[in-house]
Formats: sequence, structure tokens, C-alpha cells
Amino acid sequence: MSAPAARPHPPLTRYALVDVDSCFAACERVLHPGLVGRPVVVLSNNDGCVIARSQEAKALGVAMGTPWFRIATWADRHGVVARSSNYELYGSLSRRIMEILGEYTAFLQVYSIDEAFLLLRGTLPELLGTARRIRARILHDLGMPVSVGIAPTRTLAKLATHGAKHTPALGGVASTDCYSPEQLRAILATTPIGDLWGVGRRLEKRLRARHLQTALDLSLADPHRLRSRFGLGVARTALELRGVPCVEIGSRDAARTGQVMFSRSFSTPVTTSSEMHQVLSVYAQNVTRRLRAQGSEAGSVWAFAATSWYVQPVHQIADAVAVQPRTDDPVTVLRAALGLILPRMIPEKRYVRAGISLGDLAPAGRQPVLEPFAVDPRGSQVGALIDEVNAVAGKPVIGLGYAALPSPPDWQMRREMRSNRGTTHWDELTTVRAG
DNA sequence: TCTGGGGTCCTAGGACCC
DNA sequence: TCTGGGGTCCTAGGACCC
Repeated sequence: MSAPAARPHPPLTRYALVDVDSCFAACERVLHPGLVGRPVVVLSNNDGCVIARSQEAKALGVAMGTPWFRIATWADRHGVVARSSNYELYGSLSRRIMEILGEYTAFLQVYSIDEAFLLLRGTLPELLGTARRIRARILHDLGMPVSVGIAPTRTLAKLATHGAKHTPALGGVASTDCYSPEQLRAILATTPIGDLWGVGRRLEKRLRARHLQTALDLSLADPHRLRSRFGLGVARTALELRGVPCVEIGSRDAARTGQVMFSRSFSTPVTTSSEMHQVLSVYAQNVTRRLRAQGSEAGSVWAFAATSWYVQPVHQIADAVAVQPRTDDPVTVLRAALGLILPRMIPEKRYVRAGISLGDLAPAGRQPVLEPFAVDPRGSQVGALIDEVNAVAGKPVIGLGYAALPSPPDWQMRREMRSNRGTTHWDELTTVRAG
């Protein structure tokens, strides 16, 4: 009796990682097609350093994190276009991508602004077909290029996506299922351990010191020993390389975490307590706006202010205080933050960053308040009112205390090269002229 | 002059309890 | 009075990610 013919393509359950190629640069090009083919870099807040680069900019050798002031002249000579970060635009385009991805799977995990994991089931040709359709669809509907990696685990899917991006012949889609075990071994053997998802600079150093140089070395090591020597994360990564799914991810969507933070560097240092008061007024409003947007109230306020990392020794003020009862009121948060920071400021210090973080979050309105402690039941309306007025106006026109100065204060964040928010603001819509 | 912001997860150590 | 193991919970800090 002859053995039944092997099914050439059994159905598989796989993770697909969809990753936008040079996301921020791609977003800038959506509304400015003139940027296509040119080297584009996107800068961090305050136009401080490079946080995203187009292929062309990478080819010119612009490194991630390069301080802009150091390459600005050089960049100009080489035709590099710099843009201030425009998170409103990127967020809006990201949401559209995620909506499209949702049509292809019942299990969508948005991992970051430009990456999402999809759980797909099908034969290998079906999976590859789906990935190609996703790619074509996003390119057609939004003008954004994406790469797709397919594998039995998230760690391998990351690796596959890396391959899809760097091997043009693959057409932007790669799956580990396309390779024989020997070929996969060869791929792992040429993957430096530091390139793996979950292995940063510190771990790379420690792993290399133990003669674990490549992804293959890690996949062959004993998980129990890895666990005791390097921790749970490394053991999991090793198992994932063997095809055993064991890395779970939390959503990076901030909406349901136990903490909300707003912090920024200043464009010029702050030295006086009246300026710091201004800063904290604005930050208290920003952080409580986020809190209200997610429908939470905070039970603790943490605030910090610090001098530059590049001027030693660093002087930092940081402390927390509990607030009872829980609140989303900017006035309460501001008062708490002022109490934590202002008394400890040292006069001649130049502060360059500050932030307010709210913790101990709970859904708004859940906590019953004992009557003797219900200080001002109407107080919490103030923040919501400010939000509403500013939303109607489309920009901050009113604010608490110093928070709505008619002209921007000296320390306010610099964003001199920001493109228009063409998908979210009527008065910044892109103009199209018929040729 | 000028160097990002906002998260998640894990671990170690201390307090406390039975 | 002294001795002990083994839980849970919390917090601070480290490492990583995009």
C-alpha cells in the first residue's frame, strides 16, 4: 500500500508583521510628492536630532540620532530635506493603515505607529497572496510602501520583515516557510545577535562575552541556562527562533496603561521659577487633556525638571505626591507639580527638560468621595471646558494661568520645518492645481 | 548656542503575613 | 525566647522597543 500523497501545502497559522518602510519620511511624501526620490530626514522635537530617514538619506550615510546642528550645513549641500516631526499627520495616516489591516484579520495587534502584527491562517501560497494584496492596497490607497514578514513567531516575523526590506527581489514580502531548514540555519548564522528583536546594546555585549555571536548560536543554546544567566526575555527569544511562540506583546497604544506622561525639552534653558511655573502650567494642561481623552483619573502626580545630560554633573529634581481623591483637574495637578518642583530649584542651574506623569489611574467617576473630602465638585469641569473651546478654535486660544500666552514663550518647543497637518486641519489642506 | 518622548516588561529587594 | 520557609504585594531601577 502506497503512502498517501503528501499535501503540498498544508494550512498554516502564522504571524505577519506589516511594517511601513521609512514611515515618517513616507508620510511626508504623501502630501508632498516632490520629495519622492530625494533624501528626507525627520527631526525630533526642538529639531534636535534625526529620528527618521528615507532610503536616500540612509544611502548618504545619515545616522539615526545624529544631532541636526552638526550636519545641517552638510545636509544642505547634499540636497537633504529636513522636516520637523509632525505626529498629527503620522498618527492620522497610521490609523488609516491599521483600519485597512483590520480588514484582513480578526487578530490585529498594533505594535507601534508603523508596525502591526496580524494572525493569518492559510496555505503558504494563500499567505503570500494576502501579504501582497495588503502591500498593493496600502500603496494604492495611501501611497505608503510597506514590507511584510511571515513566520510562526513574532521574533522570526521581525527577521523576515528585515529580509523583505533588504532584498529587492522578494518584492517586499518574505516568509520563513519559503526556506528549507538548512537555508534557515544559514540565515540565522549570518544574523548578528545584536540585530535580534529584544537584544539591545547591553545584552549584545553580555551575550557576545559568552560566545553567543549570531542568532543561530542563541537558537542552539539551552533555554534554561539562558534564563538563569540572562533572564526570561533572552530565553524566550531563543525559543522563538526555534519556532516556539512565547513572546507576548503589550499594545503600545497608551490609552489603557496605568500611566500618562507629558514631558518635553525646552528650546532654550529655563532658569527662573516664574518661567518654570509657565512650563508646568502648559504641561499640566497637556497631560490632563490626555487623561480626560482616555476617560481616566489619576491618584498620583510625579514631576521632574533636569539640566542637560551634556553638562555634568546633571542636576535633577524629581518627586511624586498622592492626590486624594483621584482627579483629572489641571488646577489640582498643576498645584501638586509646582509644590514638587519650584521649592527645590537652584537659582543658577539651567533646566532644559521637565515633565509631569500621572499614575495610579482609574476610570473616571468610579471612586466614591466621602462628603467631608469633596472639595470642589465643579472643579473638574475646568479642564474639559478648556479642551472644548480649544478644539472648536483649532488651536490653543484659552488656557490656565500662563498656559495661553498670546505669543509663544522663549522656551517653547521649536518646530521650524513642520509640514502641514493636511489630513486633520481644514486650514492646512493640501492644494492641488490642475496642470 | 543647538543632542527625543513615551511606553512595556522583568528583576531584585523589602515589608508583611502565615 | 528563638528559629524557619514560603507566600504576596509593592517599588525602584534596568533593559528594551519604536
